[in-house]
Amino acid sequence: MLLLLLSTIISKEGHFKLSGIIELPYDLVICEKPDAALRIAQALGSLSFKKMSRLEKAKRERLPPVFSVTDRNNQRFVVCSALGHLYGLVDIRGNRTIYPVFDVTWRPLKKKGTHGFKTSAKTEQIIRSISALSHKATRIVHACDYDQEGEVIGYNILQYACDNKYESSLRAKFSTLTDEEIRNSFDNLLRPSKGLAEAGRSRHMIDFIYGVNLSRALTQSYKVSNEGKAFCNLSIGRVQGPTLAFVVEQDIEIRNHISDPYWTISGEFEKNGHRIKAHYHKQKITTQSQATFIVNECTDQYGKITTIKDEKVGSKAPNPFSLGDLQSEAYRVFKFSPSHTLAIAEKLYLDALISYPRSSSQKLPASINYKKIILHLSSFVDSTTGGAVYSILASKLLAKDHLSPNEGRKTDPAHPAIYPTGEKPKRRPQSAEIKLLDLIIKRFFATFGDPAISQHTTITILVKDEHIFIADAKKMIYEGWMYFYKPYSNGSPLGDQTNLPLLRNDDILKSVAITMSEKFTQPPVRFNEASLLQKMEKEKIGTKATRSEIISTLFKRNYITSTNTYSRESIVVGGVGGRTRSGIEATDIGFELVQSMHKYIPNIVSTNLTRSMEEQLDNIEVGKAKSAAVIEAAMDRLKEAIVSFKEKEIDIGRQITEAIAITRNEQRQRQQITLGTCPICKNGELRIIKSNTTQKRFVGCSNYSTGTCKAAAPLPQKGLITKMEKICNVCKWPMVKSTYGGQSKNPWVFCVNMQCPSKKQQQNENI
DNA sequence: GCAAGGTC
Repeated sequence: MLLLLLSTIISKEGHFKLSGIIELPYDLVICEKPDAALRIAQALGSLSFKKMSRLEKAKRERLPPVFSVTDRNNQRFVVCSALGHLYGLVDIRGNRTIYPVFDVTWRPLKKKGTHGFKTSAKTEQIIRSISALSHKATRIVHACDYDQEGEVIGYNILQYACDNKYESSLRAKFSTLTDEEIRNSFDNLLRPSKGLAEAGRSRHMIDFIYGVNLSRALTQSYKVSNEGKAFCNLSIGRVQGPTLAFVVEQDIEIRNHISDPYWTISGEFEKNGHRIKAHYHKQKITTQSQATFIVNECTDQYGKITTIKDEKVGSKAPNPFSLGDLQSEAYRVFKFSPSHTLAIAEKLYLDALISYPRSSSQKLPASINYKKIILHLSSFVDSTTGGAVYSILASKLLAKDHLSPNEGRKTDPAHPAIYPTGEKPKRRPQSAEIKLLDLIIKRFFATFGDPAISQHTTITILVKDEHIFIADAKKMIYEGWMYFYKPYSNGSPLGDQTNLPLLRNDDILKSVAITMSEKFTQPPVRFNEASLLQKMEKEKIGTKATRSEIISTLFKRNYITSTNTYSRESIVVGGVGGRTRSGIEATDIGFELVQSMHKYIPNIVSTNLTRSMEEQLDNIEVGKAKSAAVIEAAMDRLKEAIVSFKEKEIDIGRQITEAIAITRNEQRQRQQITLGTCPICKNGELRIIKSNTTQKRFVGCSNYSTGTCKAAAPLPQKGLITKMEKICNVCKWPMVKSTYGGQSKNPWVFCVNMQCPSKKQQQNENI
């Protein structure tokens, strides 16, 4: 079998300089991404080491590679790749102040939003190269991911770059990119599914119609009511809307929560010098008098053991990571925000340390070769200590008779769950990357582990024939998978104690302390970024790849904010991405937007829009509905809403203006991070303030505005400033820590006072 | 400087 990586040098005219071999007949295979193209080429043919090195070159140039392979039936394939969507919807007029717009059309994507890796020129280049290859192809195989978006990506390329070849193309259908599935799909090529492509393209249209138009309406209303003198970028969409509404609704619930008191009762019993802790069988007692009554009844009494239950409880190994699982776990153990986790995972993926991270699968096919990966991991060496990091864990796993991961139910059309590849890092990873990689490796190990087993003992103590107390104990008796997942194992929550002394039925215990404590019912717990993402997953809005981005957008637009800019131990100022704070609350802007949208077009802040859209898309897919009719209906609904919105435009804009003013003011206050009492005037507070004029941060006294204290100090403008909970013992000014770039291991700790004698001393010493 | 959805 022959595999040849074609030179991907493309001349300015877009023609390939192909080696002579390309003159032979071939089928063109169009893939969604380079990674898939590589796998497909490998599955059809085979990849020699030499050609792999040429692939690296294509990677460096950031262009998708092109492979030529001959399969086992002597059929030649040229495998090429897109880079996700190459075409997107654009507003023909391109004037953002005009709405509603419906004149939209598919065009080569101008430029990629966030990371800037896909420039307009590059998109055009890829399109030209695929176009050139398609002209000479005998047949064209559409081999993008077998899902709705994949169908659209391939459809657009085949229609726009390959002269309307969609209908005549063939479709490869695979559910994961394993050799077997790929070969099987090429042995059984299907007709393309026009319905699916139509459904997907309609999805793009509907999202554009609602999202772009309503965002423009909001932005304009603000501008108009400020007579064109102010601008604020406002947005809303099918996913942003309901996600924001989740936060707003919860805020309202929290605001309206009325705390009710209740009482809990705990008891301590004694037998032969052993103390046994127990709790009253009713966990909540609603009146104080009843609680007092029980305490009085049971104090200095004897209780009899009526039942003893002993059971072994197993907890199965965790599932392999889907992206969502990884994001919530990284939040739980490291407090990484979901978008930060995705960003790190992408780096690890691009360094070939882990598999494709944007996967919703919880399955790991055996074809990835568990044993080989574990073997490779066992030789990982800690760069500072030189010790093997995973060798003990790996050898324990390798000693098992057979390896089979505890797979979860979720699947993905193109990828397995996230797993470590076993490749060694080629550069020194940053600390966050090391953390996430360690989590992924240990999770991978843990999925092969046995169930963990703990012993649960529950005894029932009856006092005065009426009052029941429960004493329970939990004890781990077999670690199983938890051994591999340390230090991330949750452990099983303990009972009242880890051990109960040997007790028997009918034993009599003396009650030595019966106490009650007053508690209050709590309002719902606020969302954090991880739980908000889980809520989106549960409500089935957004996708694995976009959810965290959409949450970030809500932050960026100042619709939502963290209730606490402080982490528990320290105050963190000016950090980028990274750690998230404790809870999320809606700002006034967020409230205002949900309220006005609720009035004019309630669908946009409800998951119903997604639900009904999906239903209609399903109908389009199977031919029960026409795409044009569905889109027209969406336009009609939007037009209606826009008419009533425009009538009230000034009013809405005013309300938003007010909300923006309040939110900005609150933010300004929030940005002033306190560092403790001012050492100069002794009654003001030193705070980290961002200057409104220079945008620079500095330390200033709160009495500055009253003119009574001029204490101030400059700060480094880059990196994280973290408050230390101590003051300088020379000058009594607060100490802070500055962390910049990858230097998290060697932060700079200093007192903020520039005039501090300790600094003079240091300077003198240096001289 | 607008959506949501792909991708490096």
